[in-house]
Amino acid sequence: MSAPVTMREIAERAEVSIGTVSHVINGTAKVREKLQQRVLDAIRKLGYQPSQLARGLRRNRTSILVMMMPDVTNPFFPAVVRGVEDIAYKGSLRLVLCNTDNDSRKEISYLNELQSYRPAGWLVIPAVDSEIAAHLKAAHSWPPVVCVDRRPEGWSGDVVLVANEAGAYAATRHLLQMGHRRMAVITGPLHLANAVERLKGFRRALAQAKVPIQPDYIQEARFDRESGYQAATRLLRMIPRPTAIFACNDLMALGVLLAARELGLECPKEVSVVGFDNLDFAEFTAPALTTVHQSGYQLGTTAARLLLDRINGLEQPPKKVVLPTEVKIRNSVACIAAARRLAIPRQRSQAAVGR
Amino acid sequence: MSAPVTMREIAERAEVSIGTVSHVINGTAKVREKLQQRVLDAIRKLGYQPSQLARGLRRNRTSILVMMMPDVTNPFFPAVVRGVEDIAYKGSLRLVLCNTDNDSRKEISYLNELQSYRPAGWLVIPAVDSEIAAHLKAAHSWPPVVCVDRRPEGWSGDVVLVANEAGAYAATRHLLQMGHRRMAVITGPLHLANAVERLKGFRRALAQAKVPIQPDYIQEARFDRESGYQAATRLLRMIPRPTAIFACNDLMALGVLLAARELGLECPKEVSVVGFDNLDFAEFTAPALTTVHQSGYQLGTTAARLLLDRINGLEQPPKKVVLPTEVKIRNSVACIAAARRLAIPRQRSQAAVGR
DNA sequence: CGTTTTCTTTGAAACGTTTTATACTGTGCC
DNA sequence: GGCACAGTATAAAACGTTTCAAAGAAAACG
Repeated sequence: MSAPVTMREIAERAEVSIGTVSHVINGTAKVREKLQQRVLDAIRKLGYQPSQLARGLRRNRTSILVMMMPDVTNPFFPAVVRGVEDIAYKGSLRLVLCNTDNDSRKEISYLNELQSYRPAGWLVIPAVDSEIAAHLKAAHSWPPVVCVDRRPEGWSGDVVLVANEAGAYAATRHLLQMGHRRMAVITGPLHLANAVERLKGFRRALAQAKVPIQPDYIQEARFDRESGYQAATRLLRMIPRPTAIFACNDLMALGVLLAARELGLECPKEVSVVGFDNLDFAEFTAPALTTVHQSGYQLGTTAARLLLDRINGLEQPPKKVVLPTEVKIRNSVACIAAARRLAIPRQRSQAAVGR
Repeated sequence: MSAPVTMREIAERAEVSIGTVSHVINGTAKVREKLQQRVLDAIRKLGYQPSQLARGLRRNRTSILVMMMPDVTNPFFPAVVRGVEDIAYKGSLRLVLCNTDNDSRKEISYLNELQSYRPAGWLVIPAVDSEIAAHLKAAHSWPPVVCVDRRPEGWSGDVVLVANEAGAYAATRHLLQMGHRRMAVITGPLHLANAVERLKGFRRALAQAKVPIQPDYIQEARFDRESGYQAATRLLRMIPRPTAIFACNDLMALGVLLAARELGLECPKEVSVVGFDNLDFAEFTAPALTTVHQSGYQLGTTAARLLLDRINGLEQPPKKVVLPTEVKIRNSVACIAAARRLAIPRQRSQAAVGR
């Protein structure tokens, strides 16, 4: 028994036609109890595994689910993958993983090539300048696609996001409540919708509190530690120095912490820091990082569930799901001048925002 | 053009037989320049993508590569995945990712099921009690499999590992050189070959330096932060307290740092810590963690390269590749008593023996 | 007991490739 | 002009399923 056992062999052993075997396996037709048993026995005894290739070819669809993302190595993404895989596994779908490196050409090429495996669906964390929307608009008979974490330019399909604006708003709000007024922000690359949203939240909170913002207190960086470090270094040398920095993700917040340490500034006493993401390490930095929590795992499961629904034929207008964020208060924010604390306009008690 | 374009359409447009199209695509036979051109043009114009399913079915093998691992969420693994994917991509292979959760039954079931996609090869970071060796011994006509990071029970195929024993030895050695004598170790689960190896290295260094080791200074934990924290708490409450703790991975080392902080012990002044892995965060803990570096990315690329070689027909006895490690010295180890420092070779310090 | 009717089962045609054995084209040679 | 001989091109048979129309068998009916 070198070659894998096939349906024909099952049929022979069970003394039944191939079609019947198929029907037993898929429940596509009523089969007499007796034959059914014989087939099942044969399957068990020979250790039969249906060929996904043949089946996929015939039905023009497989049980594969493709997930594309910029880079697994980005510490926020593994949790997303895990969430997806958990749900996919339950739906007996298997995951193909692709790293696009934020290269929209690579993204498109993966899209075309893997489509020829006839996957059941696609889960995409779009590359920065993703052209996926335009590309798919042109294509017919495409399986369901759900975009995750970012909404690509022109995308009108399903999307699962995180409440970026609200999260940033809440974080900034927290800073205000702690008495800060000279606040700087280190944003992500501003051609990324995410980065823009977070900046918006920051601005809205300040505007609402009637706190002016100095233009050079807004520094654009690249969502990585190094650029965060550089931006922070610039910021911390300014006069007057900001009393607080809102870094739009934790990696950059880490950069801020490092820069402060290097410049001999004590956090939070001399400079307060807030991050965004709540990556694992945020709990263990010194000082522990106050940050906006978003759940990668939940992002993954939610997106995967939506995709499964679509695969199973859910017909509804495109959905936009926005997951809530929450400010995790730890030790990187100091309270400034108690007197000021009272000066905040109207208070909104809930830390959890978005929907 | 709703349905995907097929080879037959290319053939028609190029006024050529289907077989010829195939030959042009695969270079499996000489085709007159003129026809060749016509075919290529048709392919381009119609945007043809060969069906991987049909092709796979016919050739009994696809360009898929399956990678199984306990959990992408473990911070050491994403780098491995990335390494694998980079090499696979170059070899135009695509990656299917599975999380086994260290459940050998899940592992086997993935093995059977995904085999029916006729992958070109397998890359496996085995589950703790992996039965993969036994399972594959029974199977015929299986594509190449390379085990990564751990050698499963009974496995005699290719394997790519990291120099665990040597790394641990070097780390311990470093501790000895810094004058430490009362040294504790927090090991991983001792049914894991990795954990055993690291403990061995630790013991060898001590034995060589003729430094005795107190049995309860050896604590077994689960390679995660929480268990590391607990083990450290036990250790740090002992009398006499160890002056240094070698945690067999960084997650546990982090636990040690946390435990120390909680018990009001300053690291490294009152207790030195060494980790293993050199995860990203090791650089940013307070104090920065001295640890044994191993490169997940390199592990991935090396394993993938070996696998590709096998896929391309490399016929050689099973290979065992062991990647080097390196001690990254940072700030979590203090130097003890200068006088002692010279005493390293074979002096046995009474004070260190404890009671 | 023949005829319907209702269930089950089956044969055979797809699905889109690769690959082998065979057919076809010119050439060069006698 | 006939013949062997490359050199190319093609037809057709796989690969292992699903699925549909049609055949068979069993049950119900008159």
